[in-house]
Amino acid sequence: MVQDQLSRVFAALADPTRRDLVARLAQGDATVGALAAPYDVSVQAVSKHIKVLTDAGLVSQTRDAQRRPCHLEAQVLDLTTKWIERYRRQAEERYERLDAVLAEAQSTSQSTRRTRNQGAVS
Amino acid sequence: MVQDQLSRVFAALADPTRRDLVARLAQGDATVGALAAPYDVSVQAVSKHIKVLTDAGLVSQTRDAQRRPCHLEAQVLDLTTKWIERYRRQAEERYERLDAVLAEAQSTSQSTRRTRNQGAVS
DNA sequence: CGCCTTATCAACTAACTGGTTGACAACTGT
DNA sequence: ACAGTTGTCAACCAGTTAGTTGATAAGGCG
Repeated sequence: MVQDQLSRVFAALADPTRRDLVARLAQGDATVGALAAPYDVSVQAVSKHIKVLTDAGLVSQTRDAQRRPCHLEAQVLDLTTKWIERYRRQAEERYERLDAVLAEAQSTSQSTRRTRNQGAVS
Repeated sequence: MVQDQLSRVFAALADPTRRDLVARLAQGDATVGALAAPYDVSVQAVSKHIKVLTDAGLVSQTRDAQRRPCHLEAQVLDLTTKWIERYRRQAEERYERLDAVLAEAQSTSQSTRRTRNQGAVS
């Protein structure tokens, strides 16, 4: 898996089971066994999911006797929101500019010229 | 592909090429050919990526002669941020509560016995 | 009309994923 | 020291994915 962290985080969250694990870890740390209990899959399968999450940096594991309590590294979630917000905002701004241009074009073609950059239409 | 939209969106964004396509579409609509040009892969490969993005609802395509201009549906990005924010906030609140509890425990008694944590803490 | 451009479809391949089972490592507790 | 608990590793399998090439559809243009 030679991939950037952002890709690993998105990929990790693309699986419903793993999203569910994240949701449960948001409520508190838990051991692998406890996390696996509600699912109809082997503990090994859940262990693999946890590995994907840890490789993405979303989860860390400590040690408590035989147990490996899992802990959600919530700040890593921000990597994705930061990326997304950047482009969502960019697209939004572009729409506003486009709307302004359209409004401008309409006002000039229909009547006397108006000043630039009238407010954006919603 | 029998999967919920949230999974499809996360999976779509898990690929660096597709994230790059999204980034470029955030700056304006573009045809498949124009999108493919900068990459060292076939147009077909990019067309497939676009299909993944459209299946996730992130991109829509119209028709202009032979061309299929792609348009970013930026609001779909919010699906992911909404999901993430929910759990990031939940985890954050839990930390605040935990901090409060710890502060309380420290101020009242120094010899608090720690019980084993088998399942999820609530 | 034929030809070129643009994009998708179809079939194939190599790599990856998510699951399984079995072995075993790490540690507890009597 | 030994049995039991907890979790990971290894090997395997079936399904998916990201790429390829070749064929074809859809439409403008000389």
